[in-house]
Amino acid sequence: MRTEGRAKRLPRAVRERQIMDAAVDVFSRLGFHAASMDEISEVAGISKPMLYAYLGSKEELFATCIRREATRMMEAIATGVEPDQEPDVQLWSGLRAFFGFVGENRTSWMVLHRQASTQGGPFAVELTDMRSRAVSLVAALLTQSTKAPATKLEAESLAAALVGAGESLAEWWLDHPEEPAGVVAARLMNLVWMGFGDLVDGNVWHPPSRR
Amino acid sequence: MRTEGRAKRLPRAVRERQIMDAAVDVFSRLGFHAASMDEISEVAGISKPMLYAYLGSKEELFATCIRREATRMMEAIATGVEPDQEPDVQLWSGLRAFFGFVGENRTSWMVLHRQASTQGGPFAVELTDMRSRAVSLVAALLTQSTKAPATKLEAESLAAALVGAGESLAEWWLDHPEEPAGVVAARLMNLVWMGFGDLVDGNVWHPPSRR
DNA sequence: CCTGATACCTACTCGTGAGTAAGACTACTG
DNA sequence: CAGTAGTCTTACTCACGAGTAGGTATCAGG
Repeated sequence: MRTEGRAKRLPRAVRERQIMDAAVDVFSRLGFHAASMDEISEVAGISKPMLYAYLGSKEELFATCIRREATRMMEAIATGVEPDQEPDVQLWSGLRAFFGFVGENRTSWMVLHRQASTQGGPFAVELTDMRSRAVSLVAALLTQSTKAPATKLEAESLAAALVGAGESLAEWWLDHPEEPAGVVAARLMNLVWMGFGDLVDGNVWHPPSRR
Repeated sequence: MRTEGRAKRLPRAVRERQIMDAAVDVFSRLGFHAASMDEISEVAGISKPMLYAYLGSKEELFATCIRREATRMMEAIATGVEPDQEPDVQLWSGLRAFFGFVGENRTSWMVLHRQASTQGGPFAVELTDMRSRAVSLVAALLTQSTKAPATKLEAESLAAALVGAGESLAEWWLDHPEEPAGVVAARLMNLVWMGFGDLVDGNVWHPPSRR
């Protein structure tokens, strides 16, 4: 497609955004190692030295992508959750927000989770950081429940399990895009709140207001 | 370490095993792209042309690794699960077997799950295949329960969610190796069988016989 | 002790991709 | 219409890794 000769002159801030978008796209499709700076620059519509001038090395660029997308996601969840509600309602709104974000930002989720979790070193750190923020959120929700699990450590583990289940269900969802976000969220909600023991007896959890 | 000049002469079958072990090790540590055939040959204690003579190209080698490890794991689970028992006991034994395998084969699990799931194309196929076998197993377990979830599709989804939770909890476990396998398994068992709704009320699930 | 055959090696080719040098175009500012 | 700051390019260097050519050591049977 290399049809254009010289790119339109644009202010740095705008170019940086374009480059970041292109980088997220390419990293999510090919993975960190298989992605090349040449391809990213081509997708971004500029030449390679611009990449290095603005965003530094390949590793720096990737880390920057991860941080940006992680922040976007945590903000989406934070604004979606409804505090001062019953624990189950809080959990429900959080799950809705999470799956809503993933559904509308599949590429972001890929580069954020699928790629970052497999590249060791500095990248995993960013991910771990975001995950632990999410875990603390859920753990707080659990300990706040009246008859909470005995130890604080126990709550943390359960929260980690739930967050892990969410991550992994989102991962699974990538391969089954036909399901709507609400359905996936409700499924996980039922699983973790009611448990199979209740579900096989026909006891299901319902959101407070049917839409 | 290149101290040895020429390797001890060994029959082909033995060398192939050594090479496979080395490949799983290196792939799990570095990932598919970052792993080099040079390093694999060095770890295996032979020279590069032997790799190509015995196991073909890098892609073939990787695919062979995945297939071997997936088979090993499914066999471990199949022999661990106790059929003709109550659903919860069956699930419990399956979880024990699964986490037992992962705990004793961390590198296998890494190359199998973490690496294969991120390299597109032929590799993901092997993984998907193994996962769907696991899902069918759990789905059968659920539909066999007396008052099972309404539709067959519903059971499949829940099974997928559970398998996903297991995968992801195992993933999480890689970063928290201090926890014993039984504890991790029990935690997931409680989460998915009782649900948070019961757990916050103090209702927990107990294995049939305390050891 | 010759003769395959099989295990094994050193030493290359060759493509690809990260990162850079050196300069050209545009636009504002005096 | 300089001069200078910021945008953007072509055209390299250089390292690393996949895959191979061509040869050497060791064993098994005659």
